[in-house]
Amino acid sequence: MNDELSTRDRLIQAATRLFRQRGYDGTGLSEILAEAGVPKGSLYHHFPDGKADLACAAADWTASEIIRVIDDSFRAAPDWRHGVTTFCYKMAKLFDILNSADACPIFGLLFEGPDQDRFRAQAEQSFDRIIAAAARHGEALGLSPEAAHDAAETFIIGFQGSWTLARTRRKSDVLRGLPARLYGPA
Amino acid sequence: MNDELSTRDRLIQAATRLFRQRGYDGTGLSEILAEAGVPKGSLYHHFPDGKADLACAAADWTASEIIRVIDDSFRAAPDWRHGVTTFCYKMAKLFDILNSADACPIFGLLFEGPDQDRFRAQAEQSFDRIIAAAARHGEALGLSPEAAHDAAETFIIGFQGSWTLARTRRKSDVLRGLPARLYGPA
DNA sequence: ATGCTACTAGACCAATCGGTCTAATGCTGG
DNA sequence: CCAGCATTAGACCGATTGGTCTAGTAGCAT
Repeated sequence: MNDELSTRDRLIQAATRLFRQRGYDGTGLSEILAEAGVPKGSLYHHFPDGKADLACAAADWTASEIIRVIDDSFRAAPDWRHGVTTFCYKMAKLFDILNSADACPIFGLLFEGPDQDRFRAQAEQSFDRIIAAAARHGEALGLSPEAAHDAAETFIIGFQGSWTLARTRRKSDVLRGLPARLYGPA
Repeated sequence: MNDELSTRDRLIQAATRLFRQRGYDGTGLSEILAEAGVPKGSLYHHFPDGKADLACAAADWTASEIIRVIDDSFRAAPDWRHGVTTFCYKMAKLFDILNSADACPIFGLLFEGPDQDRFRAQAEQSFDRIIAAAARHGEALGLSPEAAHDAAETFIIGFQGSWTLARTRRKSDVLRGLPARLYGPA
């Protein structure tokens, strides 16, 4: 499917997709290998610590993707609410493309796994990178640094909860309704 | 530890605790059995479909516990915000008792697992039961049915996101700060 | 006591798990 | 052409997985 990607990238993307669908422990190494079309030896060459290494790489890659969507959403936004709303709509579209059953791309793959603290630290870092990216746009739109950080944190919290509810109900509306929930009717 | 509990209840509670810590796929049947002090035969007697049955029972039990906390929190509350705030403080305390690493008691154990749709349906039902319980208190405090349902949904969404952030940071403050985040400074 | 049901007990199973290891195969600079 | 490194390839490993099955025990009704 993605012949031009490097072996390493094919592994990361296959792992990301499968972890999101079935979780860390629910995904077998053999599934990842099959989906990526890569033999076992290559995995341990690129990721010496095996599955755990791969999961951290996948989490990092995912965070970067999310930040890209955030930046896209705020590029032409006249104010905070517009940026946030665009982001919600983009993510709702993604939600519908994935079959509405996957975990939140942001945090779905970040927990679980035997090496608790490594994953927790990875999650914290990814979380903070995402919040910082959103806060930066808040500042650019005139908010004070503290207000921007707070707004970003509140929004990401709401987004995380909304994705969960959207998933149980299989309805992306919950995501699109988040701005109204947080900031009142448009 | 809990000698007076029935075999069935000991299984449910051991499973709840372990699923919350390590997730569904991350928890082995043998761990649950050891923690509950129950042989394998008993499990399949009480839960013919095995692990999946047990997980659904655990989810159901957890939802009931959460509703109990909600009812407690609103018992003496003069208004919505007070009830919600009490709930957040109670849950923050629980968060500190668990070693701040567990998944949200409400939704941590509801996803993942091979039988996707069964678990999803179970999650949806639990989610709605919890929201309905909160909404009932909103109505009792004078909100219209629609307003109460909406307030409850918004709050649970925020709570779910807050627990996730609290977990990555290992700081229960995030939970206690939720009312201010949603409704402004006290 | 007897027969019946509810439950406990754990040996046993095939399948799969994550991980290691050796051999072969490019690919590169000399 | 060859030496040497990076990478691929997959056979193989012990451990553990969820699940089945048979045997035994406890408690109750008759």
